[in-house]
Amino acid sequence: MRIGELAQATGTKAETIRYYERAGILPAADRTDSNYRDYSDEHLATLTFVRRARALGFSMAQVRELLALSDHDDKPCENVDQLVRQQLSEVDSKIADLTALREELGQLLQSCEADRIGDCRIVESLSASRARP
Amino acid sequence: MRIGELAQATGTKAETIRYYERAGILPAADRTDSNYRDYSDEHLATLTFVRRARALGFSMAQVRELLALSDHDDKPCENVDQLVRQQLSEVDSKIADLTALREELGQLLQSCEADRIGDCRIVESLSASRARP
DNA sequence: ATGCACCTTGTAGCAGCTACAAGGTCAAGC
DNA sequence: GCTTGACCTTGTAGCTGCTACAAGGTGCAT
Ligand SMILES: [Zn+2]
Ligand SMILES: [Zn+2]
Ligand SMILES: [Zn+2]
Ligand SMILES: [Zn+2]
Repeated sequence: MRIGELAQATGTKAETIRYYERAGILPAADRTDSNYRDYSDEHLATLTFVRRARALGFSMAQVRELLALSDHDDKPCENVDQLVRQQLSEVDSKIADLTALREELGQLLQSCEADRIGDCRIVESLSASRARP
Repeated sequence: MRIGELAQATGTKAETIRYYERAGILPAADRTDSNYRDYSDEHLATLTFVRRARALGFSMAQVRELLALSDHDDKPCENVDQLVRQQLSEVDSKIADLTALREELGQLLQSCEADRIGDCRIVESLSASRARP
């Protein structure tokens, strides 16, 4: 299949696919006589894997690791599980950060009882550190 | 004060401060005879504002808006509040996304009962779409 | 023959820094 | 007086994960 079909099949832009090749995430495809990339079903499977892993928040580096691991059917899957656990804990900590942020933003919003910027507690709170009366 | 002191005082790297100047976030400082940047207390206040806003997740563009707004004491603070509300809702939607991710990763983790990668459901689930028996 | 959709490469851009390199300045210590 | 070292200056390039061109080649229908 050509790059456009693969793109369609995986919901990826052709430019992104070429980028993955450059980045060493997706192996280079064969070429037709007219130098078009010619992808196999295996490429399709790999790209699907990549997209799914990316959608789950794995970094390119992690995806590379996952791909390398998934090539070794006979090895223990401990390392795979480990990567997933790691990603899970990163997501957890991002959620925690954002939740704290959310809290602060909420308090900011509530703090405004003024009508003009000169009296606005929001602006005040942004300028100074959070010490408030 | 020189850039190093300002950096220290605000927990910002000197290189970042220069970047903010280039990016039009922080006004250019005066220069000493030897061409060193010489910052005022107002710069300190502005940079504090900027860092706080950035820490709250506002983009550079939003910070620029906030700075512009905070310059106009007499204008209504509605626009400030609006920016905060917008940021709050962006944070909310990121939290929602990450929570969904977290859920999927958790299920992935639970799905593994194998010892070797060839049988690992995690690898399987990453490859195919989520249709599972 | 002409149009059009597709493909190719290469390059540059986005955010928000960070990390050099190559050099100038200033105070302290000997 | 001179060196050492901490600071400062500019400029440029790198990071992540794409995305968007531009300039040209190919394949097929009309
Ligand atoms: Zn208000
Ligand atoms: Zn207000
Ligand atoms: Zn396992
Ligand atoms: Zn497993």
